[in-house]
Amino acid sequence: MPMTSAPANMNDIARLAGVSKMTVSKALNNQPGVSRETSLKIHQIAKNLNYTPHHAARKLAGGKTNIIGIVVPSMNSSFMSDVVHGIGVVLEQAGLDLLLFTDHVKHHQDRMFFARRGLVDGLLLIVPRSLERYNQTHIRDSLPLVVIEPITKNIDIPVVSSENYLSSRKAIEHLLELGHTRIGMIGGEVRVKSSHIRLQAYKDALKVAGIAINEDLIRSGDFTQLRGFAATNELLDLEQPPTAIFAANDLAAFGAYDAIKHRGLRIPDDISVIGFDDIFQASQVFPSLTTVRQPASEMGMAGTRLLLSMIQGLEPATNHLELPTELIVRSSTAVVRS
Amino acid sequence: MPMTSAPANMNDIARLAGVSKMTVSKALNNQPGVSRETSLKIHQIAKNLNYTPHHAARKLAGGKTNIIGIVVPSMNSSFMSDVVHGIGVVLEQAGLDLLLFTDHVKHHQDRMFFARRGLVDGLLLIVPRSLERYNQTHIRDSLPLVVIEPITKNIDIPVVSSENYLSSRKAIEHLLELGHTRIGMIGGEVRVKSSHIRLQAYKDALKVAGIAINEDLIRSGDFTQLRGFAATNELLDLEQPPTAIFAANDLAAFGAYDAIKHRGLRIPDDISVIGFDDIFQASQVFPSLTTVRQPASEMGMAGTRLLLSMIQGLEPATNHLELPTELIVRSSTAVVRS
DNA sequence: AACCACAGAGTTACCGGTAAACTTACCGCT
DNA sequence: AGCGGTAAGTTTACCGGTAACTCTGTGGTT
Repeated sequence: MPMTSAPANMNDIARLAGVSKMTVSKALNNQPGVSRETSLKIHQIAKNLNYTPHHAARKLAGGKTNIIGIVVPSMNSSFMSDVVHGIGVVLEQAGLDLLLFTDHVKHHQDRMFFARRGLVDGLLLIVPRSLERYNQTHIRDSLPLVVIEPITKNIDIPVVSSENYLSSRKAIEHLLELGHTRIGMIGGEVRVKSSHIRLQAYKDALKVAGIAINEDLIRSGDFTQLRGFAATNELLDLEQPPTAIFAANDLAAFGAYDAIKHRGLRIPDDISVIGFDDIFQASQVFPSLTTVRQPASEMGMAGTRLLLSMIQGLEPATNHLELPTELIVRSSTAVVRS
Repeated sequence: MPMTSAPANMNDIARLAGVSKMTVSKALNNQPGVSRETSLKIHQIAKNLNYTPHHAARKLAGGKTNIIGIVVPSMNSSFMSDVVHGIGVVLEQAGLDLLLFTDHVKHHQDRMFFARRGLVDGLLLIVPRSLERYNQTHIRDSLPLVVIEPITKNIDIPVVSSENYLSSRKAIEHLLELGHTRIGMIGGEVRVKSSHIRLQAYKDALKVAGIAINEDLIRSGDFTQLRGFAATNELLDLEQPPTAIFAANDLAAFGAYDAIKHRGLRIPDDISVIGFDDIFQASQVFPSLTTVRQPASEMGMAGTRLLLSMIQGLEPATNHLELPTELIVRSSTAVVRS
């Protein structure tokens, strides 16, 4: 119990155990070549000394760090946190640790990326703002990479994404089955590819049902609640307002809630609302939101498995994994009124 | 442009520049002892080679990693992401990088902590679930630590927290000034200390105003929107329902919104609502929420500054820093009706 | 002319691990 | 006896940097 405290290292253990440093290394890593007796003694001493391996040294010596890094653009989306959860599950099974880098420190993106060299065995990029600085051979060669839900798709890095088109069709078809024919649409951010896919699905579904596209019913959005509120007000101000609204994401759907309720209208009695994402709050609001569930957690899991296999030196099985989505019917949609 | 690609290291640069490795090190770190001419050449070569320093090696050699780690329990709270934002601002100024560890992988907490050794220069713990495993001399000695907004307060680690009592009083007093006398309260989670503080402030404010405490108006909560919804319904079902509601957090206030709007009542015309936290969504909902702003971002900044000074070997100036909060009046509160 | 200061550079050693090759000693076989 | 095989350990070298010291030549002093 001295007051000084350089953390114990393998040499300290070796000295106390009366063996070489290498034997300690083997014992603590449960490698063959050490007798059970010696191994036990070493483990005991390590425990007494509060020994903790020095990851920098381990990595430098050519070992794995047993840490994989994930890069998220920011932390305020529920989608992100679900993805991360899925990653955690797989890593835990594999006995690896997780390091999370945020990308939101704008001005030092390059430095931030390069900081990662030597710290992690692989990197998982989640909805990266820009892939250009990763999509270079000298980077891809030095570190296994996997991308989850990229905005653009023309890249050489293995990708995990989710199905957007079919599920958007299903959402609209759900409304059609309930008898709705005037269906409003609140779009997503134009720069994001999935926004266009969801809008296209909306149009196609109506076309197939023999309903003419009414451009007045299509409002631009930007994935925010505020814009969802405004867009819904625009829709409700139409001479023939819609009886149902499909929002390109749940947050915009909440904005629709605000606008609808504010006019004293009821969901779903007067207007049905349907979202996209199934963020946690979707089941918490009143009335609970019918929405398309993106398999965020599963995407994290799949991406992690892919990355782990790459770390082990395997060629990625697929270059693009697209996971299915699912329509979750809750209480915000109902048969069109009379 | 060869197809092989071990990343370049200092030896490669040294060879090409015709100098020693040490000179390269000095040049790239802008240390004295290198002529401007040589330095320029080295920087140029490094750039051509896409050289990136190996953090593990740097740390191992006794340098700083210039990375500080932060530990968050989970990522789904907006409060967290604001704190992290503040941290990022300070680190960017200081030229440091950020590593974010999540704690939500339950079973490997110890391993996860120890993984940090050798990776970061210091650690910022944000609203940690449990501090016991950090609050040990052999850990504190090996790594500078700062805690932001702990649940319990009996620890030896420097703490940054925010003011709860006075601001809660102010929130209630705001309602009193608007003429409200029947004020409902939706509490926070009982295990969290600040919940009790906010409730106590509620009681004290009423007492000072000469209003008797009506236990019917005090509903337990758990910081969720769902419980906020239920609690509000309980309040509205009273014979004498409140004309204003103080929720211990913004999410619960949103639950109150749901319940109030569902009954066809209007905010703030019929009922005023006031929250706590000022999460991002608070300004996005309709009507925008009057709430007590926790200086989440500032807490992150202050904690980071404290940590940086500790990393530089200084004794922490304070052992407990409490930052002020602020009442943000928006559109969800109004003069009591007639 | 001898000496010193100093900038620019090189040398050496080491951080804390790991891989790979190398000793032993002991075993069972032919 | 001699041989190969194997389990238990040790030795050596190295990962990619940095700190601390040493060396060298130049120019200014006295």
